[in-house]
Amino acid sequence: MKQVPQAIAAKLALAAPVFAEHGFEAAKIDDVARAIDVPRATLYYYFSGKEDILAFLLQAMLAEVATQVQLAVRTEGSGRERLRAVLRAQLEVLGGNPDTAQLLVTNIGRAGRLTEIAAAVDSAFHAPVRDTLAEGSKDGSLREVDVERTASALFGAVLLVGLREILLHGSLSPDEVLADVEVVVMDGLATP
Amino acid sequence: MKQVPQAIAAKLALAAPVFAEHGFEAAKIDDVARAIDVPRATLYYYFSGKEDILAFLLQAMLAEVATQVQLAVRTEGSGRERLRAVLRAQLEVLGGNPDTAQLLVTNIGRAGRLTEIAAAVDSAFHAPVRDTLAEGSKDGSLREVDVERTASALFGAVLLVGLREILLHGSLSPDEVLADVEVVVMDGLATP
DNA sequence: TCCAGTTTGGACGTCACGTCCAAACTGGAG
DNA sequence: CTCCAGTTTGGACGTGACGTCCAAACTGGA
Repeated sequence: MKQVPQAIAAKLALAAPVFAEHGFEAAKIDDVARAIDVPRATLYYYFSGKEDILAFLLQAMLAEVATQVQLAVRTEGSGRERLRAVLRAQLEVLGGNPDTAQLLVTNIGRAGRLTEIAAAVDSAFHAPVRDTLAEGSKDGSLREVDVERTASALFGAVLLVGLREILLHGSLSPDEVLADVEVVVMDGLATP
Repeated sequence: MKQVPQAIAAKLALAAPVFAEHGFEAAKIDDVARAIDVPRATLYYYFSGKEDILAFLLQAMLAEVATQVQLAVRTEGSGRERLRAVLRAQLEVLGGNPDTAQLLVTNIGRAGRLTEIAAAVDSAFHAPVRDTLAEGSKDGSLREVDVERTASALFGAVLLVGLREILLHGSLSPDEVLADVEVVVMDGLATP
């Protein structure tokens, strides 16, 4: 697949609202072309179709997640503090692209082979989280847990709470949401 | 929409693997018809199309979730114990229909309007969880929390861990998974 | 026996898709 | 400046799945 020019890549972010409007399948590729002001033929020059565009958006968002999570992981502090920063990073990215986030979550099956997507999410989010969990367990700030499943649980918790906010309010306040998620996954729901 | 006969409803469960095989959009409605041995015309007599079939599968699974969760909520015990039972119920349903679960999660945007789906999930899972959280908070077995967001976080955690198991192993052992999820959401990751 | 509802195969028009092309444009190498 | 490879664009086109329609057969209860 050819390298997508910056000019087009930037405009593609505007495609998310179009898809979101009446659902991904309802949006004809012609609508997208018109909406972002790029001729249909040009889109087909770079993408093999609608799903390929979705895959591109997913890849872009995952890249952003990866970057932000990397930054969070490199923060000073205990494992627990850095884990918190990672969750916050994930919420920031979701909150920064609510339309795209909703589009991707609700159409994830069309953005590529599921196992490949899972692998990409793993390297962007799960892997750093696993590392952080392990480090937190070493420095005594976090419990020893099954890092694989725990990473998935954290991802799911943050993702669905974030999605709920987007659905309800169209936007997302990372700090507000994080506060509530933290109570659950850090302190635990059980009374001491 | 007409009432779908039991004979057809039962066979529709066999449609999930067909959809899953090469993705939902790759499966032609003809393939489904042949696979479950119901003529195409008959399918169109009951459903307006592929997406409508997906919506039916979703509704069926949500009904099962609702039932199992109801049972769990009516268990004897503290709020905390019943919350645990609710999470287990959710995992049981996922584990009992791995193909359908994966199909629905990855194509949720095509199973109907997102707000309506959200409402259905809310009444099947979130609402009982909210109630249980409130009761647990009263009986002292659970912390006081934002029940709305917490319910979403729990749903997300259980769903994504469950999905991960299905992707990795094709099946799901509720008790195993629950054990790890419980450490996170009940005890919390932070060391006391 | 009758009828309303169901079941089925087959034929059909429609529409978006993705392909293809030819012409215009771009920008860097020589 | 000239050339050329790569890019951009509009338009035309064939394809295929969709969903509709129909007419005939079947079902089961009134």
